[in-house]
Amino acid sequence: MNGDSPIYLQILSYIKRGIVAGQIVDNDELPSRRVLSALLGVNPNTIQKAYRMLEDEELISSRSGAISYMTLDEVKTQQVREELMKSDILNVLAATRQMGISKTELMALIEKYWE
Amino acid sequence: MNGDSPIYLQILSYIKRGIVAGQIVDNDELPSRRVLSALLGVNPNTIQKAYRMLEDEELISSRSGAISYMTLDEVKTQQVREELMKSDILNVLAATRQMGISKTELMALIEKYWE
Amino acid sequence: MNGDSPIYLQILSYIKRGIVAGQIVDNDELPSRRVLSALLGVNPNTIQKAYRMLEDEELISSRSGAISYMTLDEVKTQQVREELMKSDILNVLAATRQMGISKTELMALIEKYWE
Amino acid sequence: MNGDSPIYLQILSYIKRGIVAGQIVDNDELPSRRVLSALLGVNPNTIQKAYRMLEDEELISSRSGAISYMTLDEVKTQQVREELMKSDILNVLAATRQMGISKTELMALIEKYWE
DNA sequence: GTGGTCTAGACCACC
DNA sequence: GTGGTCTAGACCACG
Repeated sequence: MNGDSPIYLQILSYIKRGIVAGQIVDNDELPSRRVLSALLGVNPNTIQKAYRMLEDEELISSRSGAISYMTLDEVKTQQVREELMKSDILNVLAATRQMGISKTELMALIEKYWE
Repeated sequence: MNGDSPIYLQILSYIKRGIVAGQIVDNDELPSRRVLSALLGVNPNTIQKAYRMLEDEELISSRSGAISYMTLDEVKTQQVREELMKSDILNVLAATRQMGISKTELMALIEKYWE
Repeated sequence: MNGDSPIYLQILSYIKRGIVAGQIVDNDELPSRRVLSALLGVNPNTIQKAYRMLEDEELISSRSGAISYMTLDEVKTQQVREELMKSDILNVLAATRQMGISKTELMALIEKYWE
Repeated sequence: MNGDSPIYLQILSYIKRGIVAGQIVDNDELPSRRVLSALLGVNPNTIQKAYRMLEDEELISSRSGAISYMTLDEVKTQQVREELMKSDILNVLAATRQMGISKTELMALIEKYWE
């Protein structure tokens, strides 16, 4: 785990993208803090912070002593999808347009790097 | 100025994108710390940190007094362009592909949000 | 069971106060972990931790099976009594005196809240 | 700093008692996180947590980069006084009564330890 | 210098 | 084993 944005936000995004991709579905168990923290090489508390925010968005449900589960439905999933895509697209658009890159060139770059 | 990444990194990117866009060219004066700070509503110390990193990459040079100048050439500019574009494109590709979005859908989204 | 200090310490105090009060005497059986846990609404592990500390202070002894017995005598009981009372009194004295409350006012407050 | 209750709660109490005692008054500057943390030998974050709670109770006011000030008035001060005294008295009463100590003996103990 | 936030590790209570 | 909380240290942005 690295990058400019806080680790817990990266984890948050990663899980949300998994939801959108359909890799994570309703009632799935989440890996425990310890397991995921060992996997990613970060502190369990950092995982906990990400999980906590997912819980605040009611995408997961946690109880002390018990494992955490996804609590998804169609509506929530679609909301997450919209949120992520819009933010991704706007990011790349802002960046490339400030650099004076045309829509055509951007399309070409996507073609180039896609595979 | 806001967003997830540290402000001084955002400023760094902002200037680099200006270079790529050709808005900033060799020998241009940079706005003084004080002026840019007022412009962006950011603390001068934060501007200072960004300028310091540009200096470390030899993109600017502080001559006499407090004024800094761009020290660009073809090679550096091209390097920056490659660096930024590749990173932007790869970011959005990684994100959308993890979400299971097709190249076609991505193109459509860019069309939608371009204007 | 709640409050600022860890639950197992609260249980420890609770039992010690029972000893001082004479409600608990030498050779008394302690309720089993399971029973006390149900009584207090606390996890058996937490009870276990408190019992373990009583054992370390040699106030109880675990004989055959899961049942523990008090191993008290005059000296131990008196020690516990001194320890608890002194600590309680000093606590309230330190608190009220830092607040600038006079001995007289403190006495009045005790009268007020006693029943 | 030691004791069973969390350090940040101890600091919270300590400051509140200072308010009640009149040692801390409206508009007083608080020691900075670093200063107080060095003084008490705890982490600056622990101080911050206590300060944060005081801010939530609107007893102090903090702004990034600037020193923190007390924002007290008669009403708040009196509320804090009531809150602290009641809790102190009830604590000692619960403890001594569970031990079977009479009101008279409690009074005597207070006399004994007062000086 | 100040306060705010992120990351990290240890401990508590529950299952 | 699980999640929850407290303490700690480093870094960021501000004055």
